[in-house]
Amino acid sequence: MSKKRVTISSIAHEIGVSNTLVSMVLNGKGNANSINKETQKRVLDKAREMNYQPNQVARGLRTGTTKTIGLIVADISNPIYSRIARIAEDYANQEGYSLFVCSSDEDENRERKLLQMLVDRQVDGIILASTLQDPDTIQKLIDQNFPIVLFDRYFDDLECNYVGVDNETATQEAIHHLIKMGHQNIGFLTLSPEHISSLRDRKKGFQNAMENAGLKIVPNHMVELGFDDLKDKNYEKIKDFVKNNPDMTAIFTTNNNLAVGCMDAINQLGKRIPEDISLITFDDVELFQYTNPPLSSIAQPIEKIGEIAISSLLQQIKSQEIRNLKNELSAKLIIRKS
Amino acid sequence: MSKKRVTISSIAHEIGVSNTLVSMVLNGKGNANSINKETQKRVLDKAREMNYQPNQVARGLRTGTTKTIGLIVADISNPIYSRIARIAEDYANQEGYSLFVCSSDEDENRERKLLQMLVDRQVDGIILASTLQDPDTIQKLIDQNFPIVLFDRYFDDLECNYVGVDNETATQEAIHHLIKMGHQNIGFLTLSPEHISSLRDRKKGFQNAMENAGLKIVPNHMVELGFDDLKDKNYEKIKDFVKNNPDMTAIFTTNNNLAVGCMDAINQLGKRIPEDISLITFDDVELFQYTNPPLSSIAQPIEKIGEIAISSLLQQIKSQEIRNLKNELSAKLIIRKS
DNA sequence: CTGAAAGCGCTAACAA
DNA sequence: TTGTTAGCGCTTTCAG
Repeated sequence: MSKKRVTISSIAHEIGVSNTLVSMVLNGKGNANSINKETQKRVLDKAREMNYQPNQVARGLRTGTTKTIGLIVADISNPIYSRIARIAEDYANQEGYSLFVCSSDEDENRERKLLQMLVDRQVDGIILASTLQDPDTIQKLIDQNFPIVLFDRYFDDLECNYVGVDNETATQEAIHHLIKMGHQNIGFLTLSPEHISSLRDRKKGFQNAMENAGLKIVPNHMVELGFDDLKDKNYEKIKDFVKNNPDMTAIFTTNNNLAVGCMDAINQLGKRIPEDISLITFDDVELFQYTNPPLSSIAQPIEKIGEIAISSLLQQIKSQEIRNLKNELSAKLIIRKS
Repeated sequence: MSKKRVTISSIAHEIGVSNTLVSMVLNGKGNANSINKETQKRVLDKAREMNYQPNQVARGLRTGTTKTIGLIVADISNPIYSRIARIAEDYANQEGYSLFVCSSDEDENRERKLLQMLVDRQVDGIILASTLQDPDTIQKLIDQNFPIVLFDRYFDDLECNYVGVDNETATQEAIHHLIKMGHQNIGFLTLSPEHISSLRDRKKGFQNAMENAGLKIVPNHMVELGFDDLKDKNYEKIKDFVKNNPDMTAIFTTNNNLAVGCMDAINQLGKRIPEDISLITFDDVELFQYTNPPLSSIAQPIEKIGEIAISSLLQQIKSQEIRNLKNELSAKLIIRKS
């Protein structure tokens, strides 16, 4: 940076007033501090002339508020999360906030580091889909009155704003639909860390639905993959799952990545959807309506979730008061051809 | 924030040394400044004990470097961009940098504001897929020696690092493939602002290929939609395009969003891909291999692009020297069933 | 080996 | 109506 940035004091210097005055005027507190209209105009004009742009870092240090927000998700390249990010960004921007976007990669340690990093960067608040087993780190932040809102995943004994979807009911509904269609041997494919609330609730939904229908769950039909098992688009384990359970006539997957893996595996095994195996998945991705066949799925109201997350965070930031609101929205079962 | 953060001076105070000393030790400059091993240990221990975490904002103000990077794309929820973001994030993190992620929404004014915002936030550098017509704003940054790297879209007379793909050749290849398959009436569906280099080059590729094959381009077969025309997944204009040109037997679209719109429109018109109309698109999205039929596409080496973008930026940041490197990678034509 | 002092750019009390 | 002063937390000369 060769050219020096213009600062408040360069303006003050130019027109021979104090930094304070310039600062006040520039922050619209001119009238409140009864500063001469004339002087105000001089300041404003000069600022424009010199193309003054406030240094947000300095301001942040002084005021303790940086107008930044941290967003932590498992993976920003997952469309579900990137859509949330976009919504959050738009809302945040409107209020002058910018977003640090972080991917935890479903790694507890990485998440903890990210959390710390964001705090060190003095973000004003954090939006978080946590992969943590023990929310101790989050608890500490809350104890310090740090604005934070969870989405997608909550913790049972954590008093923290949360927005998400009724995973249990939605899954139950989907399984119910499958049963109504005549399926009895329904596979359930999920991801492992059992402590992730959304995954846990989806599992409950599956179990409930089966139980309610008087159907026995065969253990082999429930499989939990580790997040790592999906790395590099390696779907071998899913293929084994499908191959080893030829009696399954339907599979429910708990997220979009699993659904893709499942489609791939089923295709590779030369089976057909839905003739041989039906497939319904949690999470809807735009392209699911164009797959072969179009995939039935449970769509979360992403826009709504993003909107509530950011607005409840902003509210916390402004009011300094933490509430314990659990926003549970309902998801929508979209039946297509799978 | 009820509990006060522990600062350097609280540590200094606790063990009765100066802030300077603490700062030096904590920054690993203890030995360089020949500070007593003993004292160093005391500082380190106390810092750990008090769980000291440096305030990055204060540091940023003092040093003028914030260890943050800005990423501006058209839309972070576009998988192409979110994948780039993820790569950039991973690399940046490794070096202690965090990412501000911004969507310009293909709006010039918004991009300019974003640029200014990032500068005000004192980011150390910017990665940018610009939607600007006139790169004046970028030029100014470069003049100030501000680290910046463009990707996906370059400007002819702007000395700036850039990484992207050979759009012209790649498109030419794709069109050539179509021609080889017997297509003569090939439609070309693109997005309007002509000044976006990638779009412009893809158009050139199309024109070249047609010309080389001695094929006449019928004007009606080339359509440019505004970015706004794709808002809300409204594909009416694409439908009209397809309907009004029944002689077209193939369509090339210049990005993934257009391809989706095209698939939708063709489906809605009751036509079949590829029997009635073939479809090839620039940009490959994971799910294109599962659509009906699997979509042929031109895949950019996203990982490579992200990697080069971030590493060349980091290099600029470190060396303070701007080069004018145009990294033109080659894209890969993936023929599937469309 | 260690510390004092200055200052990054800004804002908030408090004076005048 | 305006200015002085102090300080956010950190790093960096420079002086002991």
